[in-house]
Amino acid sequence: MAEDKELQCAECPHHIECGGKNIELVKRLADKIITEEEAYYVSELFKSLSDMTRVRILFCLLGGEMCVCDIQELVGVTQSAVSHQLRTLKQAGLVKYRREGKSLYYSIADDHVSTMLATGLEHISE
Amino acid sequence: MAEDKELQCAECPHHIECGGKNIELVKRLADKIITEEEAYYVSELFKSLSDMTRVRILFCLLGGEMCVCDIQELVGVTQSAVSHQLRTLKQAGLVKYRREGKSLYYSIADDHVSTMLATGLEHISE
DNA sequence: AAAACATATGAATAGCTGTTCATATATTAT
DNA sequence: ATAATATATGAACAGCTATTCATATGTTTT
Repeated sequence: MAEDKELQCAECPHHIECGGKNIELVKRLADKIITEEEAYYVSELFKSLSDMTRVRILFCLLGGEMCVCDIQELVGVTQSAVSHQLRTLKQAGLVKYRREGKSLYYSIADDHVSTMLATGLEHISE
Repeated sequence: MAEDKELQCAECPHHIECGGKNIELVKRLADKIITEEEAYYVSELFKSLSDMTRVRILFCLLGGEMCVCDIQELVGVTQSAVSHQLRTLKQAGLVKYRREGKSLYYSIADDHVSTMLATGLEHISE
């Protein structure tokens, strides 16, 4: 990369004069910041929390494990919709399930999930 | 609502035989669960965390406030894209900014944001 | 084995989202 | 005032998403 063009700063090849304010900060952070791969997985995680139906399902499950038809009752959407969304939540590692006879009992996967939901609810309540 | 049809449970008008396992749980939770409005706002909040570019921007800002062109440098996308995403983050209450001369300095709005990002990162790292 | 039940899945579609391009606004320097 | 800089904004388009409908799978009951 070009290092000493006249008016262009070496750190900011895309523009001429800007970027001078926090050059030190930028340099210091550049290699410490989350990787693209991590950012991708984090965004995918939050994407699974970005749908109203899924959020309602998860808040139901905070009350304890329950089967699909109970969730369907509480959330009030079709069986198919619940099932599709549970699949998304399962793939994101947000819920787990166990089988008991004909029913599958879903529950919150771990404490991270509760924490994120609680923090999110706090944030919108202010 | 019908209370004592032959084979149909009163609580679950949509189906005949299911819903019996956690009737108590369902009844107990039905009026305590998050409202539709709350669920909507929570899902909108997480929706603003559901994009890779926005996540990268926020992790940058965890290192301290910075102006748009610094973010642009670190994240490596166009000025327009950064600006559009900052707008989304601002509307969600995830970032704030102050003006200094020609530049706008953005920063993380409050501790909820850091908590959610940290918890999300923990979750994907397991 | 057949029927009923509980849940999952695939396809299709309407609606939403993120980026880009062009341009506008606000601030500072000349 | 004019030019340059820093950022925001609107329109447009390609790609993604959530629901619905129909159907498949797995389990229990008869």
